[in-house]
Amino acid sequence: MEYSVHVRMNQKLYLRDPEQSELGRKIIREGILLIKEIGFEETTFRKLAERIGTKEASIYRYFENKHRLLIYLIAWYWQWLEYQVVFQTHNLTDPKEKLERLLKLILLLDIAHLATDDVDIQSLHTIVICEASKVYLTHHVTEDNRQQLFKPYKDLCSRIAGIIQEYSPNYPYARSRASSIIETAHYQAFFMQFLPSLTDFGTSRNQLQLLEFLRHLLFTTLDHA
Amino acid sequence: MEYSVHVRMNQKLYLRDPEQSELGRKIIREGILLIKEIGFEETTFRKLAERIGTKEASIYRYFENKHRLLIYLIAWYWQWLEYQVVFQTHNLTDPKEKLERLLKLILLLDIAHLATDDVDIQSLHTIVICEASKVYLTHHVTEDNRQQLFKPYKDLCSRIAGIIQEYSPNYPYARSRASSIIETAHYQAFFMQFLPSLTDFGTSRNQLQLLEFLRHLLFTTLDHA
DNA sequence: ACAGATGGGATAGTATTGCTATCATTCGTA
DNA sequence: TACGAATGATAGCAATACTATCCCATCTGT
Repeated sequence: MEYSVHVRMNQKLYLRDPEQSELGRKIIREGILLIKEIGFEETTFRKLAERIGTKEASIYRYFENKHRLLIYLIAWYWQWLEYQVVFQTHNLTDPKEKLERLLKLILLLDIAHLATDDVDIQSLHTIVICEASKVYLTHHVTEDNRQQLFKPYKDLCSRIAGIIQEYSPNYPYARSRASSIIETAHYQAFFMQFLPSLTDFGTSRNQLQLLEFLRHLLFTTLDHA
Repeated sequence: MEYSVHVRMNQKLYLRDPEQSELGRKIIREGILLIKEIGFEETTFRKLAERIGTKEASIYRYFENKHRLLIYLIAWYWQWLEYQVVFQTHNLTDPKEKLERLLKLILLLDIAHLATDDVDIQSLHTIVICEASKVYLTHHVTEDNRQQLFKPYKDLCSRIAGIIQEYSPNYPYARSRASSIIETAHYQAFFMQFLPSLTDFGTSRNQLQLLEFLRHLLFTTLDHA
């Protein structure tokens, strides 16, 4: 059965809602592909406009600047992921099972069946791994945070922290553990691909070793609170 | 007793060795302060030159571009840190003690007594927390890696992995554990300061809670290999 | 004391980026 | 058919990220 999720985004993330027009959707769709292909720093609205067959100025009508576009894409991903977590765990009673499911979701394993209208989730996941931290590693974090731009990430982490609490009520670092498990998953995936000597995983796409590492990491810490 | 460490840098990290001239040392010293104050993206060689009282073109004689300057600074930090790890653990026999010492070093705790000629270590540590990942999160990681630009980081991680192996010979993920502990320490420190709801630590500079978290994380995983 | 190398100041200039403004055109809906 | 919203087309500007050139001071070895 195929179904697609509509993610409703915070209005501060854009100037004009990109989901409401063909051009907007193209900006998202092609933006993801362009950033994936040439990287965020090399991406410019000029290049994106050419690729789409529109003008720079038109893109500026949707997003203040390319940093805001990145924030939008990453926020979209977190919202999508949180939805998946909720959906895929809500009928599970065993918190351990929930955490197992969660780890696979974070690594985007076994999701071939998940459809989303416009967005290429695999590509977006790649972007999240390579670019997501740039979203908050800026000198205006505090201001962006005040505007709630990171709310989707925080919501996801709270959700995960909740499951952690459920599994191990005495563990005192549920929130740090939640943010850590996501971040660890992502840069270990990055290292595995680009700086493999910083990991214990073959260069091959063996995500299962990474999964095993994360599983051990998560459960040993929670089982000995 | 005060002593200062001279860190010998890989020649590929610069065009002209900044340690060999007054201007070069100023670039490093003031570069650290400028990046700390206004952030890496807002930093330009123009601004740095004005601050130093020199010309943009003169700085370009030392570093190809500001990204290379950042790589240099971060690499310097990793080399300095590895030296400290070696120095502060070489006379310890208990691997557990070594790991304890290591955690404190990573968080830059209890190092008031450490002198370094030119470099403001506290400021550099701040930069490492806020900017270090930008060094490898680029589209030219692979090329930079080929040029050995990340060697200091890799060396440090190997060193740490060695201690981990010593402490827990059966743990199968020493290298991933080494890179993880550093990265986790840093972005948890970042979150603590800027996005505290992603952590379990008060906004206050309570590095000790973070230390406690990392300690638990590290030892429970290694004690149950 | 002199030739040559080296480091750095001064000035200029170029391509690209990031962003804004204006006006015309298209197109769906009232 | 007239409206308003969305987009296209074009222009322009300030800042950034370099590169090039030339000159001058200093230091070095003979």
